[in-house]
Amino acid sequence: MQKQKVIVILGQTATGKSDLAVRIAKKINGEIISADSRQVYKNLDIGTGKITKKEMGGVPHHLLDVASPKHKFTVSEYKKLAEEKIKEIISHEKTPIICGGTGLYIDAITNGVIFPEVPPNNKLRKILEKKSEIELFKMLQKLDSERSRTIDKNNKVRLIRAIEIAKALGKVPKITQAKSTYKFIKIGLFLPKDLLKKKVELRVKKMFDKKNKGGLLNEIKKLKKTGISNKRLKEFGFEYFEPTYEKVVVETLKYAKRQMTWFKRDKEIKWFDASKISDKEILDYLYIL
RNA sequence: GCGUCGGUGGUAGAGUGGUCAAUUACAACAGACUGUAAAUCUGUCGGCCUUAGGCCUACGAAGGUUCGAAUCCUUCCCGACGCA
Repeated sequence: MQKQKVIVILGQTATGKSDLAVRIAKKINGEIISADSRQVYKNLDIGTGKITKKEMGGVPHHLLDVASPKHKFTVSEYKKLAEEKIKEIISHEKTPIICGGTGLYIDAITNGVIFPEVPPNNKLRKILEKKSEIELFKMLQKLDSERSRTIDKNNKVRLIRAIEIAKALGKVPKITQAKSTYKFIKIGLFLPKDLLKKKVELRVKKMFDKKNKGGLLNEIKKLKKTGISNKRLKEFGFEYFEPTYEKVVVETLKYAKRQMTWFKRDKEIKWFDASKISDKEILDYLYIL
């Protein structure tokens, strides 16, 4: 039996992934599953560049607004939900289109990585955060010497997570991958540097525009009112912590680079220059496969 | 016009006779990823030579002092402030 096709549209931020996904979905009877680590949260709209109802053009979108900003959403939750959605969409005889820029989330689905089921332990994290990298490394060494050998000793976030997993499960399990039952067709969008910069500037300008639902600063104010701490806001990324126009532009461009560093490793991605591409070319490519 | 302070690498800003191609931060470039991912972390960052190392060009400009100058002196140019 032929494997069911799942289309994946990924790439740098501000390259027009969402728009393309909607147009493709209309042509091939698809539904869209977002792959964005922040758009899963309710009330993070302007800063995350979340698609609006109008822009969806009637195409169903999934995995947007599925979590409260107070809750720490994780990849493994994402994977579970996304896999359910894929199944559901296929059972309705439609084509799932995964669309987003969070490389880790995309890989979680398309590479079948199985994550240990250890939810964040905020109490433990709070204690560990006070320790130095060296102390944390020594702790991990005692708990799980194998993991300590490959971990980045300077990366506090990872050290804490590794300790968290090791404490819960005895040790950090070896990463395992399951063969997927789907055939993923990965389409990557990128923009030449100068064009990307222009697009980002435009987008950020809009973010700060008060006519855009009160603007980003208003969105942050509202989040604070619901009890979101500054620390939590920081975790939502640079748009949410003391943002200025200049800072958001620079940080967005840096982020776009990190995205490419991640995506470059995946040789299955077929890349298209978003400034030159026509929908027809992409549809042709999809039919070939 | 007089006086004071200042002009340092893409930017900000240390250094104030040798250990200075110049602390640091930011930007830039490259990369990592056991999963908090728009997060977090690493490397490079004047040019040339394959690394150790070496050579060249550089701290506003031109001269000078000195074995040796980003650092001291002179003149000039530019900026800020004060007095006119």
